Amino acid sequence: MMCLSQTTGYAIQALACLETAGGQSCFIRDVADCTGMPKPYLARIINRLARQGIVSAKRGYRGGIVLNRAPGEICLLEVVEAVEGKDWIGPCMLGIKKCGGEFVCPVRDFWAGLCKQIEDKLSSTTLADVVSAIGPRPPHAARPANAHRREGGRSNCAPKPPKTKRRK
Amino acid sequence: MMCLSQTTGYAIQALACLETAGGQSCFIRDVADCTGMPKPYLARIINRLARQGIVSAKRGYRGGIVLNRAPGEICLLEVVEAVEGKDWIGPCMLGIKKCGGEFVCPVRDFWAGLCKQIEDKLSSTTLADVVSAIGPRPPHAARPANAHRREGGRSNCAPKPPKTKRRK
DNA sequence: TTTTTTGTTGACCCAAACGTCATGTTCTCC
DNA sequence: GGAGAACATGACGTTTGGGTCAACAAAAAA
Repeated sequence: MMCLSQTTGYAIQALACLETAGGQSCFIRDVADCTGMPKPYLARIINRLARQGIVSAKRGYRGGIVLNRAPGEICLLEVVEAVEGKDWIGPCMLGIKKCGGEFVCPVRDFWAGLCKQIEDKLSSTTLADVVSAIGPRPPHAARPANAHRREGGRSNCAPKPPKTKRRK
Repeated sequence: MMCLSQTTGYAIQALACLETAGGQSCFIRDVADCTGMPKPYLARIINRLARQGIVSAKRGYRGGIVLNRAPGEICLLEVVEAVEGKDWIGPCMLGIKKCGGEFVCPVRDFWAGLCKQIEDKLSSTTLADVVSAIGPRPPHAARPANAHRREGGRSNCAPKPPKTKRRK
């Protein structure tokens, strides 16, 4: 299949889910529930994004994942490269390894043009665009920064409140 | 890697190799030698092309592979589809499976435009273009149709003469 | 008819992508 | 400090693309 891997798709969806939380920290568990991806696998993907500095992960009680920058400052190109590696776009569209050496395929220039377009597009598209492309979503209100427990109007991806035994 | 599979690359190179034989039948062995691909694997790929009616294979002594049509009549799109299947181009560039349903990625229209371009290009590019793109090649003369044994100026991919003990 | 030469096909092997599980590590709260 | 809560990670399982091998089937020569 000529497209990016499902893993990249997971990464982008997860980041979009983080964004709908409005800058608040989310749990991997909740992102997985919200998007339907397998949680253990998602954890590994998030981990890759954390190593590349796209998100920050905090362990422990009330830990979670946060976007490191504003959604409008994170372009899809860096997400793709974080997940797929630097050379994620094939040098020859037709899958010919020696293309450019002893063999030159007839669509080489055509492909080079497309690659340019694709990279430009991914550079100019940010996470903010991802969320706005989704369009009107199920009711979701960004939480104020200090709200650690809230009852309604949460993001799909917002963390469930920790099970604190409140003493009365 | 965002490109077609290596198997498709093999198929195209093999067909190009067949074309340089000038409509003559070639052995899988010779195509493999000429292009450097693994022979048993090439045999399977050729077999797929034969089932799709792109080439004809003949078994037995002085058998071999022939293009079913003129190289200018075989477009790359049908080769790609023969090898990769009908849905070789991903519906979502970003690898998001549910894109188009509950989720819509921000490059969906962009990708649709690219797909159109790619399909048009592959429809209008033929095997003849593949060979002419390779450019000036090592000395190669097409053999007349009745020449079953020849000594020099053969195609890289032309069959070696069968080991007949010629009686003098 | 037998032999030789070719393509065909089922079985198997390997590595990478995708996915799961259990355990370890580092947090915060009590 | 102890107990949970959360992410991190090594080990493992599954699927698929790429590749190999050997037995087989067909076709022509001898």
